[in-house]
Amino acid sequence: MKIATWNVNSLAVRLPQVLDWLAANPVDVLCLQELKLSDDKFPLDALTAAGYQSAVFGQKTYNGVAILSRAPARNIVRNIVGFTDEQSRVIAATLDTPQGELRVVNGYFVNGHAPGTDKFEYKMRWLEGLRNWLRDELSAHPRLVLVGDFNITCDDRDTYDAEGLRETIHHTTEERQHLQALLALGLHDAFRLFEQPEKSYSWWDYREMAFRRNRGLRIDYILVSDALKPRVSACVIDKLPRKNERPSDHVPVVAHLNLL
DNA sequence: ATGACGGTGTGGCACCGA
Repeated sequence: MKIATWNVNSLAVRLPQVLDWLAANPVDVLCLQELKLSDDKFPLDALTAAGYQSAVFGQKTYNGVAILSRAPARNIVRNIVGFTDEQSRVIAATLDTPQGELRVVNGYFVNGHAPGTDKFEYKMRWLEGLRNWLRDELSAHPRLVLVGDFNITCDDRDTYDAEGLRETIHHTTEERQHLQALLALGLHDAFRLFEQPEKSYSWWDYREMAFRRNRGLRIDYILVSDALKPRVSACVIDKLPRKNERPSDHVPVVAHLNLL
């Protein structure tokens, strides 16, 4: 089975691109972030017609996440249990696939603006809340994936300018320690389980021709639990949608799982 | 040093993202 994550930066604008991408890439699960629309505006019918069920946690203007899946979803949880949040950033669901259960946690991690700001403090508290909840989720669901827009570069390979951007947002030691603490719960970056091209990124600024110059960051991840790690056969970043007219600034990441 | 681009909501610009 194939699972993908994509920050679409407004599903209202990007729906045609999502439908085109699904037609060309018929994945079993697609996790979306930054829907930027309320639940009543979610394009349920178009995605149903494309063959996908939708578990949605929308929000007007900002944030918003959804899990699209061919298999039915149950035990849907919205936001982090034990962490009060005004913003719609997390949705989790158990999928009953033909190859058994899969717990999917989809997150739009806090941006954080800059170290020393209130937004950065919120990011740190949010990451701690996520970790505390995920510890329980992993105990209850050994076959778990945590995917989404993490808004953190894992290490210096994940940025176009490691020296120039050192200790700036998405590159700070504090953010990276939080990501390492998540991994220490028993999660693995599917992308790094395989040899990958150098300078592989999942996001490029809209400005300064950043995509053409490949000045990007890898901040969108698929993390798999210990139990799933030996079941991952590939993980790739699909840069093609960044060449579309009116593209999202992020592109999809896809992992192949050989479930039993 | 700053802003650059794009989306949203409001209203002719501000805020936010990464």
